[in-house]
Amino acid sequence: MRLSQSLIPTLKETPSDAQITSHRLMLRAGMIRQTASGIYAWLPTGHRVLSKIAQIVREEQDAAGAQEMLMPTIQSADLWRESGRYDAYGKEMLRITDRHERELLYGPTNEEMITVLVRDSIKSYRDLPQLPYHIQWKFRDEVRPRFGVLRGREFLMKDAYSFDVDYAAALIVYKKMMLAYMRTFQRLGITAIPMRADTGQIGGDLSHEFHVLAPTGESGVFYDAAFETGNALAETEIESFYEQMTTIYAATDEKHDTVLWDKIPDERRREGRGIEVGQIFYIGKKYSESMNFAMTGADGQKFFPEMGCYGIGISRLVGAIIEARHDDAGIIWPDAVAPFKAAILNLRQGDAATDGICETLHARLGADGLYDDRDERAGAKFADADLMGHPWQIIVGPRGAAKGQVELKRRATGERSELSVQDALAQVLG
RNA sequence: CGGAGCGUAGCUCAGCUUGGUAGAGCGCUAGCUUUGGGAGCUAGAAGCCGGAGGUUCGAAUCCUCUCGCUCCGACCA
Repeated sequence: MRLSQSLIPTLKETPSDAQITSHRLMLRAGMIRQTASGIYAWLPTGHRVLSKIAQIVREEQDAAGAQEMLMPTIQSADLWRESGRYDAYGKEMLRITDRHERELLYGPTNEEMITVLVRDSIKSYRDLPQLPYHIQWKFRDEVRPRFGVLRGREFLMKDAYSFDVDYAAALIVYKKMMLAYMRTFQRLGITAIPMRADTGQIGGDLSHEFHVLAPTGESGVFYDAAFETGNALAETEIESFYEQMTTIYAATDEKHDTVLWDKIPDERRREGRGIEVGQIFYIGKKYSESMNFAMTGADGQKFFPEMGCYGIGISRLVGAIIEARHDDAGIIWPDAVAPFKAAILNLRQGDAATDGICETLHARLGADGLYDDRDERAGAKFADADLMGHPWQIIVGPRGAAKGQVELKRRATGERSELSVQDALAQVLG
């Protein structure tokens, strides 16, 4: 993509309504624009990141055996009256009336809808287990939206729902999902820690929240340093993985247990802030019972399926990753989610040698390259590239161009090296 | 929902106390010079001062109402 023809409006100054780092950087890097309180438009680079995160989440969900589908954003109030949550949910739910005075709502979550869809679609306990998911926009009319996409009213979420014949089977899915989540966050280039959590509105009695460590996080977190090493992930046998994840201490301040905490050796105790990027719940029969999802089991007895639900805040992750990975100059994207692998910086626009090399690079990098072909000075290009946080910068200046050389800069480390065009491409693409 | 603020040019903001008809820096347009970390000079364009009422000879400025946004708290993927 050519920067001169892109809708990537970078800002030199910080818009006054952005207080926290990720929000400021997302606005300055031209990723998003606010269109109403807690509601954002995703401009091309922001949208690319969002899509890349969604794709990684999708791949890991699929690998865990979940099936992707898509439910609507608008739901009928009647659906929620069945579960009794229409009145219980309160003002956070955005209620809408259509032209026929029918009551609708913009879905804040999908337990009711999926329960009805599965209930009306499967015929026998032999059709269980089911594990559908979708990636869809949600709306929760937060009293106080803030922190940019970290607490918006409209947000993109992956939500999966499990239906099983009994508790044992439901628990296996719960464990699988925990593993899938840890793999997902690892692929996204961040450290997330599973912490025992309350179940809140959703209901049920077993739940973990996944927190990304960042100084600006909304929750206080306490954890054992063992989580920092990432060793647990090497363990892929599900039972021992789950055993490790749930025995090594980690809790948000709400669930903090000082007795257990005191048993951890001093040097392994870690206290910090976390951003919640996902949560998994075992919810049992709350919805299957309230929505009359009963089936006949192998023993001829009626039973209600055991459910679980599993969410990942995809739009929130964009902000969370930035909170965890930035410096004074801007964003430092993990390779896996960067909007572009590399920026091509033409330091002398209009110079035959630099133009030629840049065009070659641009052609070879394809969609992974952002060619800064603007008629700007070097300093402006460096500053914008650092701000946007591309993992690599290929700097093409007149001096090097004369020798057929370019400079390759790694954003995360600041390392630079002079290379031939081919070697630079090999490093970026390799 | 309680408390506190803010809406003036694309962005950051000054002007408001003490009413006299709109400013700066950056950005934008054109030209020249410059060219490896956000250049210099010259010339320009650009604002119904969030909206509606009111007071006044006269309102960005004072008063009332309203809409929007932000921050602190309670709540929360």
